[in-house]
Amino acid sequence: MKRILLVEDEEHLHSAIKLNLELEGYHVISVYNGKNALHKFNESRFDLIILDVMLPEFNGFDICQSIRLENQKVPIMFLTAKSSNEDKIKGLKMADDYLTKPFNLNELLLRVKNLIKRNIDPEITQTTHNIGDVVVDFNSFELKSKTGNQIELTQKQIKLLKLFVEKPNEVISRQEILEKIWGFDVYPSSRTIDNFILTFRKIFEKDLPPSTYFKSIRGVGYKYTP
Amino acid sequence: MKRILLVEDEEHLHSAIKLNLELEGYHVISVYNGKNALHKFNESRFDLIILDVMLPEFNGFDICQSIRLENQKVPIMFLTAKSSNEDKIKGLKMADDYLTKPFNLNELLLRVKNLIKRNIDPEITQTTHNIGDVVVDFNSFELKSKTGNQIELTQKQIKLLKLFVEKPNEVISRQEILEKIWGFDVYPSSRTIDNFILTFRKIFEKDLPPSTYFKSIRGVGYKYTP
DNA sequence: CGCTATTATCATAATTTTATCACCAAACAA
DNA sequence: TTGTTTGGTGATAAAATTATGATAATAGCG
Repeated sequence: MKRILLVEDEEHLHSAIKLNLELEGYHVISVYNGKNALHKFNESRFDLIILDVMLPEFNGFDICQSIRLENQKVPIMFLTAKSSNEDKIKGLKMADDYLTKPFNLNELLLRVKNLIKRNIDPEITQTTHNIGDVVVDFNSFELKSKTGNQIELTQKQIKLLKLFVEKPNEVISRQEILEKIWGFDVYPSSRTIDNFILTFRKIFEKDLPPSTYFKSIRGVGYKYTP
Repeated sequence: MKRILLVEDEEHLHSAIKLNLELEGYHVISVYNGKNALHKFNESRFDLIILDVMLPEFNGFDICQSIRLENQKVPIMFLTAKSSNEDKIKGLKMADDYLTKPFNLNELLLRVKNLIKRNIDPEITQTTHNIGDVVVDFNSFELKSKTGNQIELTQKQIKLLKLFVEKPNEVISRQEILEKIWGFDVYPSSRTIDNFILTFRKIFEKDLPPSTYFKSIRGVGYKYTP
């Protein structure tokens, strides 16, 4: 049975969607805010995630990004009240489908069906990235340098690195880092981030001028410049 | 070796079934949609066809009908998410067996065995893999070392080992291990996995530095490095 | 040019996760 | 039935990660 994670805070709509999906034979796991969405996502596997963009506290895009750091494949569908083109494009970039409220329930069901079916192709994603002459392999959590050196990264290191690599030349705030890597509830002190950056610099900027790849933006966060 | 055509579009399920069937000594030919199923069927002979009813494009019933036009004998087993009585009747009419998801993997294996009426195939295929100087034979569940020692592995051990061997240098999460080896519903405690790894290490890393082949990735899972 | 707020760096503590072992229970075999 | 094997659990030790706090360095600002 296909498992769908439904993240929608509006009760009426939520129950309507849920009912319809269940009638189609899906197993629906209900969640009403972003925080719980991430919890559920981490503890279980899903065939599809339906995500309302306008959620209390954290918006759907953030949730989506956080999910994508761990899993590139699971199909995600956005629901939204707004239909601004900007949002639509942003949404479609991150997700696999996008529906604007109010929508026809049959359309939703059809799209769900398609999305779940589409997930069949076991595509091989590009899982490496070069920083200087170091190759980062996000699959094996390994770094390989030209000199043959090989280092293993930890889970948090890999996640953080992925976050930067996915948004080159873009300032990522400390707040965002904490939310995306550490989750939306329990943060460590902001000093912790420094330590991670420190590690990255030691690895990637060994014989280079400081802050070549990881530039600190005072009062905001960091920026990765390939 | 008995040949099974597996037509299932959901990747997770597909690989789980495939792994288990292969460990039982079957040769599994993978197909993810109806079109390719028919192609494969036409160009080769099979001892069993496992067919998901809900496929993209053409549904399982259609495929089945098409196959039956050519071959009345080959056993066909349906997998389905829906369990409506109507479908069940329709399915059982056309096929030789019918399983409703989620099902127990052991049940699947048993039914497959019955359908094929397997007379143990004496033909030993080249399904071995070397780890250090130990030869793993996935067919006979046996390990042979240079020194002539010979150990038998259990089913779970072989399954897990195969999972690792199939994805070398890739971090496999505990979650994934549990799903693939223990099934999708009933998990044992996470400590159980440790024990299996422990066994592997005792066998394969006897006179080597620890974690040579089986490396733990803290907070995630394990990685096999040949 | 000092003052302040922020970041860099390091050592160390705290926490979480894994390794290992002993033992139990269910399945299996005799 | 009884003994044996396999797989699973829980306790504790060990290890690794990551968080913290202290201090030094630096940037920005008036």
